[in-house]
Amino acid sequence: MARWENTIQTNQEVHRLKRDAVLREAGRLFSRNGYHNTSLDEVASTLGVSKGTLYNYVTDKQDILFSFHQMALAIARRVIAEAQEKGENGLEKIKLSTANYIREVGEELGGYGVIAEISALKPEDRKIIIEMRSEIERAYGDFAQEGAKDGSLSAIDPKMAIFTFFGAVQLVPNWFSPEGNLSPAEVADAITDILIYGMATPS
Amino acid sequence: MARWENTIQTNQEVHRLKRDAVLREAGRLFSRNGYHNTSLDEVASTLGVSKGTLYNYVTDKQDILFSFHQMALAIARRVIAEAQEKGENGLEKIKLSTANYIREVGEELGGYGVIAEISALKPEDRKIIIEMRSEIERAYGDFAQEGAKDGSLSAIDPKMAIFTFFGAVQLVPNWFSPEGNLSPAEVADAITDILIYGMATPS
Amino acid sequence: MARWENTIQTNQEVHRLKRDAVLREAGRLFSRNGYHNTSLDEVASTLGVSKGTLYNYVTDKQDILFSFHQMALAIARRVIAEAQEKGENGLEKIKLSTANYIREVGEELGGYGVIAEISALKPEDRKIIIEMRSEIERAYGDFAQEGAKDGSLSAIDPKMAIFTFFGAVQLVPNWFSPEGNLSPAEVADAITDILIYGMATPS
Amino acid sequence: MARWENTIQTNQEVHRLKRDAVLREAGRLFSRNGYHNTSLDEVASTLGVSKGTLYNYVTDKQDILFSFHQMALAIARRVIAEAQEKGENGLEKIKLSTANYIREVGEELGGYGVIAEISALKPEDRKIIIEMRSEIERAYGDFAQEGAKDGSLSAIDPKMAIFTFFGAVQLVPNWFSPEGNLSPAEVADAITDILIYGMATPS
DNA sequence: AATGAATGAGGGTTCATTCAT
DNA sequence: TATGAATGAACCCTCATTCAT
Repeated sequence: MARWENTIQTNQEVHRLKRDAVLREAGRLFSRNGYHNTSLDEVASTLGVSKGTLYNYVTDKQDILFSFHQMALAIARRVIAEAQEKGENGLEKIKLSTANYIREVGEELGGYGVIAEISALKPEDRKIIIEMRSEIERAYGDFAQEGAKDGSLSAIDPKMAIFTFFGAVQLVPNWFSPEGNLSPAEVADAITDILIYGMATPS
Repeated sequence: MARWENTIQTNQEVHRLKRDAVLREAGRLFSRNGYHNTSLDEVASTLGVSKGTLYNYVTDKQDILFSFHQMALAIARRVIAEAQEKGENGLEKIKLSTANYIREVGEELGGYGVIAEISALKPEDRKIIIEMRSEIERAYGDFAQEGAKDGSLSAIDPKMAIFTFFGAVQLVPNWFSPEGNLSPAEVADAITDILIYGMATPS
Repeated sequence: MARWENTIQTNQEVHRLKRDAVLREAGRLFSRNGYHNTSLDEVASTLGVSKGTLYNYVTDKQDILFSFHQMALAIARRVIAEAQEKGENGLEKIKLSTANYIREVGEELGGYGVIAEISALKPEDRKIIIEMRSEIERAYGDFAQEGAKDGSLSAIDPKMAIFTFFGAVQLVPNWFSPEGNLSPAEVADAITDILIYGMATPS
Repeated sequence: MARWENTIQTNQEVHRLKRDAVLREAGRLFSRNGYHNTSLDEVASTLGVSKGTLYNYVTDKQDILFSFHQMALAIARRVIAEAQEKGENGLEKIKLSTANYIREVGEELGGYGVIAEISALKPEDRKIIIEMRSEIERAYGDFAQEGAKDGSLSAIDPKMAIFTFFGAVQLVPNWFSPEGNLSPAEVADAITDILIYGMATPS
C-alpha cells in the first residue's frame, strides 16, 4: 500500500493531497542528497509508488523544484508584507521578516536545501524566480534604508541586507539537518539574533 | 595550443602545474554553473585540451571536488592556527579567522560555490571531509567559549559559531558572483562585520 | 456529456455506434497527426470520454488501425466487383474501380492518412492485410491484362497497375488536407484522370 | 568489429563517412519498419556499435530524419534546375525532373520511405522543410503552366502537378521495396510514363 | 458502462570513464 | 603525454494498458 494511503481522507481534493505528498517526499530527499543525486526512481519507491505515477501529480522533475521556489517566495512576500505593517522601524521590520521567513520555510517546506539549486531550473522558470527575488530584494533593501534613516540600523550596504535575507536560509540545511535537534523556530531565533545583534557583546 | 602551454617552463613539476590549471578552470565553472551542470567536456574545451587529457591529472570528476574541499579545509586550519596565535581574545580570534577564511577562499579557490556540493563526494571522501570539518568546528567552538568567558562575545551556542564560519561562505556565491564588483577582501570584511557586530546600531 | 450521447437512440446496437464514433475520431486524428503522434489520451479527451472507456469498444490501439485497413480493403473489394460487372473493357474497369475507391475511402474513412501505417500492425494482423491486398492486386492485374488484350490499355506492367490503385491513395493526404477545398469526388476524378490519360496532351 | 570498419579508408573525413554509415543504416531501417518502429538501439546494434556512439555522429534521432529530408530536397532543387535548362517545353521539363528525382532519390537515399514522416520533425525543422517544399512546388507549378501554354501539357491544375512530383515518391516504398526487383531507374521510368502518358492507349 | 489512478516497459539522451593509437 | 572515439550505465519521460470502484 502506498504510503500516502494512510493520510488521505475522502473527496476530490485527494489529488492535491497526493501531489503534496510527492512534493514533500521529493523535497526531503532533495534536501538530504541534493537535487541531482536524487532520482525519481528513489522518490517513487520511497513513496511505495510506481515511477510513472509521479507524473500524474507533477509535470517534471524540475516542476518539483520550481514549486518549492514558488512556495518559498510566497512566504517571503507574505512575511515582508506583515513586517511592513507591524514593524515599527527598520530594525524591527528586518528582524520580523527574517525570523518569520526562516521559521516558516523550515515548517512548511520541511527543510531549506530544496531551494538551493537554481541552475537546475528551466530558463523560463528561472526567469520567473529571479524576477520574484528582485522584487523581494528591493523591499528588503528599503527596510535597510529605512533603518539607516530612523537610526535603528547601522548604515549597511543594501546588497548586504539582501544576502542576509536569502543567504541565511541557504546555509542552514548543511548545519541544521532534519536530524538536528533545533526546531525551525529555534533556528530562526538564533540566526536572526546573530544577524541583528552580532556575536560580539555590546560594548 | 592548450591554454597552459603559455605559462609553464621546463621541469618535472609541470605535472603539478597542469593539474592546478585543470582544478582552477573546473572550479571556476563549478562555481558559476554548479558541479552537476558542468561537464568535463566543457572543462576540457575551455582549457583547449582533449577530454581524455584531464584524466592524466585527475583521477575522477569527484576528485576535483574533493581537492577543493581539502584546500578549503587546509585554509581553515591555517587561519585558525593564526588566529589562535595572534588573536587577543575570543572575539578577535573569531573575527580574524572568519575574515581570513572568506578572503583566502575567495582568492585561492577563485570562488565559493565549488565547495557547496558535499553529497556528490564518494562516501570515503565525504567521511574524510566531515572529520576535518569536525576538527575545525571544535576549534571554532573553543573560540566561542573563550569569548564567552573573557567577556568579548555574548554567550552563543557553539553550534551557532560554527554556522558562522562555514555557512557564511556557502551563501556568498549566490550574491557575489564573479560579475559582482566586490573583491574577496571586501566581501570578507562586510560579512565579518555583520556577523560580529550585527546590523543593529549599538544601543 | 460525451459527444456521442447526442446522436444515439436506444437499443442494443448502441455499442456498435459508439465503437464507430471512436474509430471515426481516432481516424481523423491519425490522418492529421499520424498514428504515432496521436495518443489515446487525445482521442478520449476529444470525444469527451475517459480513456478507459475506449477499451470497452476497442481491444487495442492497433485494433483501430487494423479496422481501417479492413474497411479500406472491403471498399476495394466492392468497387472491384462493381467494376467487373459494369465496366465494358479493361480501361473502364480500372477507371471505375480507381475513382470509386478513392472517392469512397475519402467519404467513409474521412481521410486517407489512416491507412498509411502498416508496420505498426501486429504481425498476425499485418499478415491478414497483406493477404487481402494480394487478392486485390491480382484482380487489378487482371484488369490490366484485359485492357492490354482488348486494346483499351497500353501494355503496362501489372505491378504498375497495382501501384496506381493503392499507391495513389497513400499520397493524397499530404496534398489534399482536410483544410483543402476539394471534395473526395473531385479528388478521385482528378487523380483518375491523370493516371488514365496522363498529363501530356494527346498527340 | 563495427560494420563500418570495412568501408572506411584513411584520413580526417572518417567522421563524415561514419556519419554517412549511420544515416544509411538508419534510413534503411526507417524505410523498412517506419521511423517510430525503429529504435536507436536497433540502429546501433545493426551497425555493431554502442548506442552512445551514434550520438558522436548525429545530434538527435530527429536529426537523422531531417537530414534525409534535406537531401531529398537538395536533389529536387537540382533536378528542377537541370530540367529548366535542358527541357525544351513544359512536358519535357516535368518529365525530366520527375524521372530524375525519383531515380536519384532511389539511388542516393537508398529508399523512399525515409521521407514519409514529416510530423515527427521538430517544429523548427518542419518549418524549414515546408518552406523548401513550397519553393519547389512553385517551380513545378510553373512547368505545368508553361506546358499548358506551349501546348505540350493538357491544362491541369498546378496543384495536381505538385502531387505528381512529391506524391509519387511517397507511394513508392510500399510497392517497390528493397526486395523488389526494379532498379531506381526502372521505377523512375515506369512512374514517369504513367504520369505523363497515362495508362490508356492513345486514341 | 464509465472512470481515471496506477502501472511498467520502452526509448531517447547525457556523460563520466576507458583505451588503443 | 595527448587524443578522441567508443562505451554503457543511469536517468527522465511517455503512453498503452489494466483494474478496482
